[in-house]
Amino acid sequence: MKNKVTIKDIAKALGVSISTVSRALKDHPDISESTKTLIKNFAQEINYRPNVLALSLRQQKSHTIGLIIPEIVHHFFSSVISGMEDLSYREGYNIIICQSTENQFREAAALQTLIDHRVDGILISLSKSTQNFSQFKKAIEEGFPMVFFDRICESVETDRVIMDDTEGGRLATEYLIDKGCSNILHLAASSHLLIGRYRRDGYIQALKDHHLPIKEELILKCDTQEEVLTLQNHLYELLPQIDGVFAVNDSTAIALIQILKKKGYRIPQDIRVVGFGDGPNATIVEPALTTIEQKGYDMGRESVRLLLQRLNNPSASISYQTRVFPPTLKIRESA
Amino acid sequence: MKNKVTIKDIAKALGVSISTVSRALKDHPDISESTKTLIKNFAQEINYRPNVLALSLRQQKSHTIGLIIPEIVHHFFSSVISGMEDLSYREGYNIIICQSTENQFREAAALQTLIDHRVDGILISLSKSTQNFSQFKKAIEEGFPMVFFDRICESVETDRVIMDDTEGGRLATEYLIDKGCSNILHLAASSHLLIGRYRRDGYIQALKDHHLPIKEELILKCDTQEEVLTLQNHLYELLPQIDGVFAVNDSTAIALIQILKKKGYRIPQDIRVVGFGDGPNATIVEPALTTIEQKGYDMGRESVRLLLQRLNNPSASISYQTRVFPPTLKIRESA
DNA sequence: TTGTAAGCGTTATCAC
DNA sequence: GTGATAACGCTTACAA
Repeated sequence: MKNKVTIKDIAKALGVSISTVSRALKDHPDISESTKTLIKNFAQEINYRPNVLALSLRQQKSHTIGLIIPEIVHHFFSSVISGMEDLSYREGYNIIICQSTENQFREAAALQTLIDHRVDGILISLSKSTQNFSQFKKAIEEGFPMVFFDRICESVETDRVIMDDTEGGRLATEYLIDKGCSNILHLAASSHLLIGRYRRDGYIQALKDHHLPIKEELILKCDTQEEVLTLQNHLYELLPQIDGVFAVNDSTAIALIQILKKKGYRIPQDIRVVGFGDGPNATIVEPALTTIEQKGYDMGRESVRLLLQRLNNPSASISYQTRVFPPTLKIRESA
Repeated sequence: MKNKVTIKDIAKALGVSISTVSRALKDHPDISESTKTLIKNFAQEINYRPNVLALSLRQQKSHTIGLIIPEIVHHFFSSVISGMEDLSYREGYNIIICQSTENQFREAAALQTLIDHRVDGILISLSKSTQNFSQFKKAIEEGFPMVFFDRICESVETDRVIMDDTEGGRLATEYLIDKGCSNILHLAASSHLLIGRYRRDGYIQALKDHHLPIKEELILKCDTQEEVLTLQNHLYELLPQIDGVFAVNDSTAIALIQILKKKGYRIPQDIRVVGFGDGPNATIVEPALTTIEQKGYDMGRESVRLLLQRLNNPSASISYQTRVFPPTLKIRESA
């Protein structure tokens, strides 16, 4: 934060008042053309730049958006950020980024920090561990614009950007059934994670639709690569009785494929596998992963769009909106 | 940005002066314990939160760091961001993120925005297209703390965090040579990208060290998955005469492996392939990719560390530092 | 021990 | 047309 030029300096140098400078720089109609050009040229010359901090303080508007995200390194999340950044850049907003690292306390701290920074609004995808939503409710009640994306919370009334996870789960499972699978394992996320529950619901619905039995022992909480390894033995015990797997995300599906192959299972001949996400890994694993496409970049853009819409219409009469992205099944070789 | 409580409100409510409130809240020794507790309790009760904007304006310090990064979606960069965010969070700094999308004009705009926002310092990795560094030089000359990481620029004197790309290239190539390769193709980045040039230099050095001829036609500008596909035919023409490939990054290496396999080449028996980066894809492709490890998370942390060190010692007497991360070869199956 | 007032950089409301 | 001045929320000499 260096010793920058201020309008005060310009005023002094040019022998005019501060307010004249301020007005001239923003083309106020009252100022004569001659003084305008004089001031503007000089400002340009000495490379004047308005102090955004002072502006924000004065205008009660920071033109900054806060983002709380579980883990930046996941491809889905990083593409979401990318989409957010692209649009907000166009619209003259900046993004302050905080990662919760799936920790609810750090998430809470991030929310506080962002509010303290007087961001104009917040974009958030919940951490896996968050169970208490009171702070979010409070912030929203106080009129703080907030958009939840992907990992939302139903008990908090607000704008949302999600995909149809239930339909995604159903689509994936139905595809397996269509391919002849009848004993389908579901590698699921923790059920208090909404997207996890929905994907599982979709799985169950597809089973029901096709009059297949729902077996509790075939729904296994296992949603990371590490967990696949931890549960390896248990998985091996289950495998003989199953002919299809729907995994809650790509990395779990891929980790499974890897241990399946190690055991000599052929995919898709012996076991079919469908993932969820369609990240770059899906086309690298062999066989290439059949999976549900998740449009991170677009969801990021849409989240910002929704937020800005609310910021630009503070009249607040718009009712909360939920944007639902339809899932698409990317059929490849694993199923 | 809601109608929040200010110290003024507290002062009025409690019948004390603004300065007393200000002092009490920061435990100023002059204030009596009784008023302190009175004020603190009340502040807590009505949920007072200081306005960071006002603070920054007053103290000429925003506790905010600006980040300019080419593309968030690349695994290396997202892990860098993750490391940066983790450390700066601990140290009470926030990060404003801007992506240049490999576009030098957007990069220049980002720099300006961040300076306008009075960030305390900037972390930057250059876009591929940047050829003009004058703005960076100017900012640094004006005393703006800046740390370049990964994609640095040698003509700008400043703190740097890089890895030893030359050594990485040498290591990769030498490993191929040790394995018996003598006709090694190098899929290179554009040579005005410093990291690209260094990796190529390492390749050349290894060849020289082992008295192997350097053939210009075996150095091919090809550093993305897309480019591999574009150059597919040319690559197929080259392949019969080569027995090893060193690719400037993992995704290029993997894309190559995929088209090699399609043509029936066996890896590593027919052609050995080494990549650079060691992202998550490296263990998914088959055969698993032998590659140079690049510690994104650590480099991110180190960049922030270097920046904070400078911010905390504004005496500015510390000479510029360059942190060099040594490369490690991760040996897997592709070479 | 507490209060007054100036100032951080800007804009907006008055005057003249 | 242009210039004082107050205000945004806070800190900090300097007074009291």
